[in-house]
Amino acid sequence: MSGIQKRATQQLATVYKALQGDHSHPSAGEIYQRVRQTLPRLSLGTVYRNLQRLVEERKIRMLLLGERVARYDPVLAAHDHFICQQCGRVEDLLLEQGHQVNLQPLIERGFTVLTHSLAIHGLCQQCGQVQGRKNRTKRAQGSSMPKAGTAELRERRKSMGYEA
Amino acid sequence: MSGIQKRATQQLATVYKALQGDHSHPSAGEIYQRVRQTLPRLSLGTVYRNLQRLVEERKIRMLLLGERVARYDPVLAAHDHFICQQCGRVEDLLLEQGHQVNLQPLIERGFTVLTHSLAIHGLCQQCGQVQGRKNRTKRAQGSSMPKAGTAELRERRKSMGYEA
DNA sequence: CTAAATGCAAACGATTTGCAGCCCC
DNA sequence: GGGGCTGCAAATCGTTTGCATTTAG
Repeated sequence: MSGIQKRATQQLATVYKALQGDHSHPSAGEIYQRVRQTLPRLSLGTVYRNLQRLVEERKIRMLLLGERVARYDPVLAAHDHFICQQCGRVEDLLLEQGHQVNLQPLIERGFTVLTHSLAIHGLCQQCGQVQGRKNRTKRAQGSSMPKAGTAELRERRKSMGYEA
Repeated sequence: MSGIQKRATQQLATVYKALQGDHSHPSAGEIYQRVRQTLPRLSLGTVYRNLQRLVEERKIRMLLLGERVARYDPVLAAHDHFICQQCGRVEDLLLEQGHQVNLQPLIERGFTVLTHSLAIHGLCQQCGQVQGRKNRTKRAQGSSMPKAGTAELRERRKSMGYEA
């Protein structure tokens, strides 16, 4: 009748602790490198298994912010994220004043809303400045017009918007 | 001086056409299966390369909605998405009435905002009904308490919230 | 003691890339 | 006819999994 026994291992506790107070939204690999300094024999697979377990137990959250990698966040309170496309940094956003997502109409249409995530992509303060300097001297890259071709090819180019 | 020549190939046009008017948000693999019926010799790599190119040319959009796979969307106008955790279906949302994301404070703080995506996860109308029926008869899975242990282990269990 | 959790390495799925040949311009 | 694009296959990357062994309870 009773469910399976959950055990508190050294590895689990260390992974959990590594995330506490960390606002850098590390990936599994980054957490692995960090925890390895305390437990050199720890394996990456175990890090993944423990992260998964902590997520299931609602002790941490997994973030998928339009990147390939999953990031992990010890902050359980609702908040959004800004992802810098240049340096990859992820910053917490507390946009409570602006983005009240009105989910009522959705719910009334019969949807069950469990979670929602808002990811804002762009350039952070530092990267934005650098990028701005570059753009000031950047040139547009023109591409020459083709010589035409068979009716079929012309048609294809037209359908792609490459020809009028 | 002029940039590299862009060519309109049969493969590119077919991939593009396959997405037109499609609101199912297919993945690269799904597009591959579809286009294969017209061009049996087409390779998956080419599908990826052409999708990438179409995204760069702003002819389609790539969606990363908190899943592992990228989805592709021919709709360029701003809109959000609902992802059903049960059946995986992705539906377009036009929440214009509710979710004015106020990006002004961010911009004033020096961030450069390029894009933002709002993904709402839950159960669609159909899956929500089925799930609801199941939940009505579901039981909570209790897990028995352990027998205690050394001071160190007790401490570890306490830090994980498994013990008082 | 016994079953859950680990370490290790192999397997996985989505995506990318190197290269020889093909075909658009 | 030259270079961009293709098909093919091998490589990459993050993540998962199978299995023998260790360890928590």
